[in-house]
This record gives sequence, C-alpha cells and structure tokens, in this order.
Amino acid sequence: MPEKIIPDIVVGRLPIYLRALPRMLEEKRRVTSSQELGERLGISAAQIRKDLSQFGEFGKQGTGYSIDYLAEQIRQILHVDRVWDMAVVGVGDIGSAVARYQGFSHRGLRVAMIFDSDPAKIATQESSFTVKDTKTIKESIHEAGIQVAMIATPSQVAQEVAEELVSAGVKAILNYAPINLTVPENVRVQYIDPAIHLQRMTYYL
Amino acid sequence: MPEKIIPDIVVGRLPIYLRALPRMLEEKRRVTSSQELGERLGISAAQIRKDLSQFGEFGKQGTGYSIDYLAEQIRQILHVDRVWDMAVVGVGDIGSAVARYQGFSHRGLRVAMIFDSDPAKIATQESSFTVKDTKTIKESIHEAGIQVAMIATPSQVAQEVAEELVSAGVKAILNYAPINLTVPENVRVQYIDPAIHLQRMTYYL
DNA sequence: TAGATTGTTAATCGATTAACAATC
DNA sequence: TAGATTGTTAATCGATTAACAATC
Repeated sequence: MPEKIIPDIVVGRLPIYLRALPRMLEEKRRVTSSQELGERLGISAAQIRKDLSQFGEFGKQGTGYSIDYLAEQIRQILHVDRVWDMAVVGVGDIGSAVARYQGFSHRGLRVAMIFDSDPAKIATQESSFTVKDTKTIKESIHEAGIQVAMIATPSQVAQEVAEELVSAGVKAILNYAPINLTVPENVRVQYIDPAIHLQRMTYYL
Repeated sequence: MPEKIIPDIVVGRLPIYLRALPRMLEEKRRVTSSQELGERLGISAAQIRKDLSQFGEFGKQGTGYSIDYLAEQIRQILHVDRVWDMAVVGVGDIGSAVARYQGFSHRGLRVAMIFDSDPAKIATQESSFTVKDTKTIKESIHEAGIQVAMIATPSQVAQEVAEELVSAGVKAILNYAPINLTVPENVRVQYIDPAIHLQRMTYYL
C-alpha cells in the first residue's frame, strides 16, 4: 500500500499551526476554527482545512477544532509526541545560546550533547554539558543513537562536520553556518541565516 | 508607469544566490553558469535564469555569468550595496550573540544599537554597545533613522516591542521570539525559530 | 566554425482559493 | 430548527520546467 505523499510545503506549515495552539490554550480558549487560526497566522482558512485534511478529520462541523486535541494530533504527525535528543557542534556564541535555550523541551526536542574542536573548550562546562571533542562525534553520536544535530561552527568546517554527523547516523541537520551543505538525499537539512532573512526585507526598503 | 511586481518567492531566492557567489570567488572562479550555480544550491538552472531575467540581462550566451558582476547586480537589487543600521531589542543569549556576530557587515547590515528593559543590564557594555533602555526605543531609533530591527525578547513582550519599533519608523523586523507578530502591512516581518525548522524535519524521521 | 549557455516562450505541474453539500 | 463550520471538489492561480532560437 503506497503511503500518501504529503507536499513538503504542507509539512512546513504544521509546526506553525502547532506553535499557535498552546498560546490559545493559555488564553483559556478550548475550541478554535480554521478562520480564527488563519487570521492569527495570516493564512487562509481554506488552506488550513485543506492541510489538516491530508492527515485526517480533526474538526467538527459547526463547532471547529478542539485546540487540545488538534495540538496532540499535530504532535503525533510531526513525531514530537516524544522528545528527540540533539547534538550541537560548535560552542561559539550561537552554539552556547542554543545549548542554554529552554524552549525546546516543550516542543519535542532537547540538547543532549555539545562538541567543539578547540582544546581550550573541550572538557569545560557549558550550561549543563561537558564539551566533547569533535573528534569523538562519530562514536558518541552513534552510541547515543542521536539523529538530530545543529551545526554552529565556522563555515570553513561546516561541510566536514556535516559529513561526520551523517556518518554517525544523523538524519536531520539544522545548519547555522552561512553555507550550503551537500548531504545524501536521505538526510534533511534546514538553514538558519539571519542575513538571508534580512536581505529578503531590504529589497522592499 | 507601473513597476513590475516581482513575486516574493523570487526575491527570497536572491540572497541565496548572492551568498554563494563570494564563495566561488574565494575558489578563484571568475565565471559561472546557471547550471553550476544550480547544482551547488539544489535549484534548477532554468529557475535561476528565469529569476535573474526578471531584473535584467546579467549573463552572456555561451559563457555564463561574471561572478563579480552578478554579485554586484544582486546587491543593488536587494539594496545591500550600502550598509543598513539595525537595532537589537533584548540582550539575552540570542541578542548578545547577534550583537557580537561579525558576519553582517559584508552583507549590507550592521548592528548599531541594542536595548533591554532589565535595569541590571541598562547602561552596561555588551560587545561594543552600551545597552539602552527599551523605554527610549521610539526616540533613539527615530532619531537615528533606523528601519531594520531584530526582536530577541521573551515572547510575552514581543508584540508590544514590535509596535514600539513600528511607531519609531522600523519597516523590517526579524523576530526571534517564537510568536506571530501583527504589524501594519507596510512593515515586513521574518521569523527565526529553530524549533519550527527542527519539527519540519522530525516528520521524516 | 562548433560548442556552450543565455533569455524567453509555451507547456506542465502544483498549490491556493472558492464554493458548497454534509452535518454538528 | 437555524447558524456555523467542516471536509472536499472543482476552478483558478501561480510557479516550475522544458525547449529552443539567439548569440557569444
């Protein structure tokens, strides 16, 4: 039975829907509609219904969606109804900010390990972690069964770090280095580069 | 004369093209083709040619594109052939990492001012900046004529900070707080939220 | 000249929106 | 019941790709 292929652009919107739902709960809302959610997010109601309907029927005619239930369903779809251990490579400004960030654990992710190649940093304490030598990436990550990693190294070494991570079994990489990575097609990469986002806006200034 | 409207998705790819070009120069390349650039970026050659042709004719049949010339043209299109001053609001882990980041200036941007509301931080030194009181946002930013800002505050105050920035004349906001902002339609917002990118990948794990 | 690669058009593909029957 | 809102289909819209004449 061939599994239905969901467009990547639809998958990409699910985390945005999911992020909004706990905020609505905080406001003591219990039920929402595609229209209300759409207005908050600047997305059309039709699109939200269409996206969600790819995965099942989560709403009730006349009433809308139970916020709690919808959030739980999206968590399951995205596999964040569990917690994924992550490795961070590069303990510079960004790497340590990420290591200290408290916001991941509610969202199905957690930093479990950090690496650097600088002898002055290796074996020191950073947040609640002892910095490991990047030379041990393959062994440590493989042993821990970690599949998700963030690269926060200088651009020059990002590609080789990526290859090391892949050989250790990593399947999802979030890259903070401002460079395009080449990885096998069964590995996913996402990029965070503030300058890219900013240049996208300066066009309109 | 109505100016041609360029799709936002095309504008969004220009910074990606631009980022790759100086790297090619470093490798002593002087000329490239849509095919070569496309292979590096995982984008089709036809799309790159189509995108660029929206803005002019930058290549030569049979030869390709002069890397130097193309980069300069894209910089002009994106208005990063100058340097934009930016304000950073929130001097936590992310805010200070951004304030210290050296990579903006080559790309047409520069942090010029940082703000926090914590009395323990106001007037202290952070990187090369003296932290200003968020209460002075409107006055300081307006006086400096700053149009670009980054929000790196807790989510709870991000919306009100955004409104303050807008009233000070800011037209482009990069938001690190994991929350959707509501702004007037002449103001652009881009979001950076690592958890969103990560959840987009855990779907496939 | 022969080979390569652009810029552009037309064809294809895919995503978004509008509309509405079903139904809570 | 009347009103509201879903899930889904068909229509529209927009983006990507293929193909090729032009030309360096």
